[in-house]
Amino acid sequence: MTSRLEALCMEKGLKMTGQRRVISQVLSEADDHPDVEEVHRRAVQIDPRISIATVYRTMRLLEDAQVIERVDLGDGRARYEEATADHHHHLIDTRTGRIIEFASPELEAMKERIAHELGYKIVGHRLEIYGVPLDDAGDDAQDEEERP
Amino acid sequence: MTSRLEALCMEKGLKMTGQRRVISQVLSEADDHPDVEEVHRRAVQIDPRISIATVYRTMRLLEDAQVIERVDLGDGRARYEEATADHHHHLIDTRTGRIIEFASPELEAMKERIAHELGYKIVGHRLEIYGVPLDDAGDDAQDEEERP
DNA sequence: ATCATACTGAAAACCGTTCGCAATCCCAGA
DNA sequence: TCTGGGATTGCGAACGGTTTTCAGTATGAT
Ligand SMILES: [Mn+2]
Ligand SMILES: [Mn+2]
Ligand SMILES: [Zn+2]
Ligand SMILES: [Zn+2]
Repeated sequence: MTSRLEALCMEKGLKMTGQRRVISQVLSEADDHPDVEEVHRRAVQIDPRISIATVYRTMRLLEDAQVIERVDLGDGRARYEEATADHHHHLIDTRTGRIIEFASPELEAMKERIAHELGYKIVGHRLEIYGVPLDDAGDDAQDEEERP
Repeated sequence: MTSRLEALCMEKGLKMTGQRRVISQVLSEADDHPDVEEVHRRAVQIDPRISIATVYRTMRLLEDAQVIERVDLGDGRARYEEATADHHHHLIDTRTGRIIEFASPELEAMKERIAHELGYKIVGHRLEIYGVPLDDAGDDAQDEEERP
């Protein structure tokens, strides 16, 4: 079964190897923001003969082909998600690591206006918010159990 | 002559060694966003017996003491600036690497509102804009000379 | 089916950063 | 001022994520 990303890759004229097919499948099925090791872990479950080096190479290939997008969430490694038509940003729950996606046309417009006022045209931008749930925002301990 | 940052360090009760004094001076005099190697380069000019490891250690110390702030501008390394009362963000000129600082209370408020609507209290955030000057925004070649 | 070419796996290199350790320094107290 | 001992330093090794090298393999145009 040819995955969404695999189809995209073929459209772009990329040579389709077995490992690229598997990685495309993994990324098509992912609904989170896996890092390279995680993609490798999932890929190996489908076909054990995929090396981490190939995953790194393929991620870059797909990124350059605009099929996936690199996401920098502040931990040391690169995370990825399928490239979508609609631009969004991430709110990271620092307690759980949960990632919430959001989009804000007003915010985008404001950012555009700011750059323009400074005499610049935007070619890229990055925005992440780190937060804790409002409910238990009072206790700001760094390591604590959930209440029983 | 005791630098601004050196005074701050003493207030915080940090042991003041020769190399910490030099690094504090370098950072006090900097009006840009140097990375660790750059700080080391400048420090060595004042006192050649400062190792890069000590610069790394001292940057972390000063960061933990809230005397300086780490800035992530997207290139692989950590950059630093003196901690100031007024929060700001950076617009990076992708042509020249020039960094323009800006602040926007409206933008901050909007970001706060977004997080709140998602049920979160912000504990940190990151925003950088990458752009090119409006003047020569038309030609988007990656490597080109200034016009003569 | 053939063949040039692009791709792969494994290991080494890379790059920014941190760590382990023995030597040295700083400074509170005498 | 002199000291003792914990903190700090320099050096090199280790680290973690990523890229590269290279010899062998697979791909897809012919
Ligand atoms: Mn996302
Ligand atoms: Mn700044
Ligand atoms: Zn945006
Ligand atoms: Zn802000």
